[in-house]
Amino acid sequence: MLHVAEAARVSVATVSALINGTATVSPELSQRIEQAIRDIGYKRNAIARSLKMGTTRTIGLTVPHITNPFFTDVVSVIQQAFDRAGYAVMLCCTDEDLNTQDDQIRLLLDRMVDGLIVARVGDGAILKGIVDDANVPVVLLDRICEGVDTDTVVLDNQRAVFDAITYLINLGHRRIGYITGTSDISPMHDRMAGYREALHAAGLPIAEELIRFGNFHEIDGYNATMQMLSSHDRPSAIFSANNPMVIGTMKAIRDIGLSCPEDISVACFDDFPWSDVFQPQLTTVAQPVQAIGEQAANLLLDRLAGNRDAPPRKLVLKGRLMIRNSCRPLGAIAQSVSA
Amino acid sequence: MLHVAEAARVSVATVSALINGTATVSPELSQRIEQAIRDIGYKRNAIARSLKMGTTRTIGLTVPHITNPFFTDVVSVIQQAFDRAGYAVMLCCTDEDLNTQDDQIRLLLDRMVDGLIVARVGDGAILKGIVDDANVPVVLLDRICEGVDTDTVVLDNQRAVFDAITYLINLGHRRIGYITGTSDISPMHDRMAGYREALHAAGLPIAEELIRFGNFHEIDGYNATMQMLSSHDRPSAIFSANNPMVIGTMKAIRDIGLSCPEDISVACFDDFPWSDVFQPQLTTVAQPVQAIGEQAANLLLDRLAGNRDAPPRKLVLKGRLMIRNSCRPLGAIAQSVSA
DNA sequence: TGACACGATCGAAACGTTTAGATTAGCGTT
DNA sequence: AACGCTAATCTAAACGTTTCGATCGTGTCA
Repeated sequence: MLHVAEAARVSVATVSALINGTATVSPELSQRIEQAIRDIGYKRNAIARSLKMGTTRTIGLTVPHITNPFFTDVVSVIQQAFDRAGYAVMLCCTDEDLNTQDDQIRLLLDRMVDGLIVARVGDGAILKGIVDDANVPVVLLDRICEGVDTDTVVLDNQRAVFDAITYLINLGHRRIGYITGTSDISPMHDRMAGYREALHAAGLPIAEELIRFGNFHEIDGYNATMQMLSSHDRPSAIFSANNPMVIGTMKAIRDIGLSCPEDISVACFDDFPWSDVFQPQLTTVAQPVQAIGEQAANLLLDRLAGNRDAPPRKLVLKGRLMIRNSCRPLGAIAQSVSA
Repeated sequence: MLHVAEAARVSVATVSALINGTATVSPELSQRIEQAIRDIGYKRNAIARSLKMGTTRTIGLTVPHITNPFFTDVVSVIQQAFDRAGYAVMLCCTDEDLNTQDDQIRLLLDRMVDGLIVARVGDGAILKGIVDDANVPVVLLDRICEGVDTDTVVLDNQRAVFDAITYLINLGHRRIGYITGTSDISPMHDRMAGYREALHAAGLPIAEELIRFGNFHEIDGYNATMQMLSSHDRPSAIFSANNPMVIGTMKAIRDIGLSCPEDISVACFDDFPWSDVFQPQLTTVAQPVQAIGEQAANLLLDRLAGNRDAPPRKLVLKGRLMIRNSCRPLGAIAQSVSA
């Protein structure tokens, strides 16, 4: 900018005024300055600007795994929303690891992001500490966090799983396996509650051996399914609480020589784009990813626009059961259907 | 930092020296300073640091679509690599649009990213201009760019598709439909060349009505497939040059009442995680996403480490044909196989 | 004891902006 | 002709770091 000012024989203040339109500058000077900008190929240094202005027009976004299609979609939506608003997005993947998340958030905060959208991981205590002394707005995504009182957008996980399990029960299933991630994050906790609630509502017993905990990955779903299917009294249906783990479930079913839905019914949380082109077409709980991403972005953009003091807002969205052909009717129901 | 210095009754220079370890500071002062840092909860302002140091330890990454599983995986790998190296990643999606890409890259450059990894879009001329006057290292990913002489990592697309089409030919297919994106980007151009080369090598005619251009999206694959399958002399196999479009192909096959592989064989570019758990299990050309991402990251990290003057490096990786069950043998071959 | 080297610490400039406040010129009023 | 007002422009400080060179004790050696 100094060079531009010199070349145009004006002060840097005038150049700044012209670029930002913060003051009127005469036509002659405007022209001289614009010419100089072109000649020199000047580009404003956003870092210096950020330092002075105290805003970076950049937000931080952390998700556990970008390869999980749910997060892929949400990231995509959020990225687009902030792009439209002229913000850049710094993306971090925490790999479901508490320390990594810690580091990542500090990294983002160091870089003076204007705001943060976090799909948190693990225990909320550390996050609480970070959020409290970061003086930037934070939006929690997908996972609520006890004690952290800030804008949040989540799904009604319990209800969604309740609906899915009830659907299976109505098909005649009585022994329904349930594969979940560690329940230290709210979705897993709430989904499990939905499972228990549905069984309870139908007057069915809860068989603890049919509940398996994994670590969100394909291999965990695989192992859990293998164990369940090897037992003497195997379930007739399996519900997987996330998407990567259901892949493991399908592979286990295949490897053990069974088939879906003939031998075992399968449903899972999170829809994906291929659900209805390949066989079996998985019955899933679809999250409104578009809405989730947009709402999260809107909440943060609203704070960034200056609405700092409004009380924390909690948005709870509804999932949708996508019924396809991976679950088959059992027993009497099956007969009446096929009759 | 000023406050810390005052609280510890030292100069800011000493605080800086301690934090960065750039000079020895006595035990007493160290202790006083550390105490002050804790008391105040001081965090170094990376923006001010960047301004002074001329480096942001942030890189920019642009991809056409993050929801395309190929890019999802590559982004994930790159993100991890830079995370390990202490860099942040700013992610932009260009949506296969030239102007968007233009804006995004300027946005990133404005923010003084230390380097750029670009899976470019459209015509290379504008990109060339941007890259030339950005004085940061740029790595081109997935798509080469005529006239832009910089580090690049791409697939041997022509060879990969040649192998896939040759495989179909060996199965007995003679009329093989080909659905591609616009050929202004190198992968589409090269993959098409592989298609033509394979037919030519087998002495087969090239039927131009079997080559359809789309715009990379599912709907394009759907429309192209519909057109081909409605013709009086429909192909016995279809190859789709990217992943989203093959979904369209599968949907079209379903909607028109045919089935794969019984009525029509399908193969495509880009593998995805579910390929081998659902039916039909798609035969695909798998890109070595891990290697692609790591190599791109390494090329850029090497430049960032100071190796600025080395001549541009071009890495060409090999694809791998993943043969599954979505393509069936035809005619005499089928009979000899079933015999 | 004086000169000197060395280690620890500090002062101040610099990075490239923005902006409050000062200055200047031009012009209409009285 | 002196005055005040407005519009245009400029000067200089500030944002929070890093770092060069200066300063100041302290201990060593001749």
